[in-house]
Amino acid sequence: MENDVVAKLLSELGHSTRLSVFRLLVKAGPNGLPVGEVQQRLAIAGPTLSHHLHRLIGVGLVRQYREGRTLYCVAQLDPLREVVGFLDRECCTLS
Amino acid sequence: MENDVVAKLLSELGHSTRLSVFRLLVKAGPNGLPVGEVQQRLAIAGPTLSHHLHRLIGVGLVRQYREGRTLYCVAQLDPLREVVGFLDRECCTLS
DNA sequence: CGCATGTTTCGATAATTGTAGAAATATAAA
DNA sequence: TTTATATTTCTACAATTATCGAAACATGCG
Repeated sequence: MENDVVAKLLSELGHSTRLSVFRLLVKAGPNGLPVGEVQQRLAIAGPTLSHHLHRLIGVGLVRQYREGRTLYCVAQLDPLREVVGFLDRECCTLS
Repeated sequence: MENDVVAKLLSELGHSTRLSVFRLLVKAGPNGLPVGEVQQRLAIAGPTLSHHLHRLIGVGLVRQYREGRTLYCVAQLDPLREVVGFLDRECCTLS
């Protein structure tokens, strides 16, 4: 794993609103949640949520799918699993 | 663990220079490295490194001790271990 | 079509962050 | 005590980020 890639993912997840969004989506399971429901549950303004969602999407932590007018968001675990594994291996034991 | 505490640590580690510094210190082991050596190895300007070191210190990821004129930096693993454990438990399996 | 709902883009603003030169501080050595 | 070395603080500036109202876009319904 590239240092910069790891840093980038950590910085995207390292924002309290984005971390809350991601955790909510993890809890929501494989179907995810509509944007509007995330917005309501976390009490964030629409444009603000949209901004954060796109940053999470940008590093592959979230995917979206549409059903009618409703856009669902689903947490993607693989990128975070890789980073957590990396940190565990490289940063959790002093050499 | 508080959401905000986790987010804060992730954001501090989520910067490529700081991540490099931390990884270097992890590799350096329990004695750590002098600030000057970190600076040289990563080719960073003094004030810039000092800034980043203090941010790492601020979230408990680094500690320093002095020996004569030389200030050593040592990686502190516990906070990261906690966060990695948290992420592993809360964010690596869809409910 | 015209309207309602869900979400995004635009645009502006405030706040935070990263960077590094110059000057200051700390410690030790000559 | 002068000088050298190690590091930080001060300061300023550029860049990025977070926020959200208003307007626009997307989709489906009557």
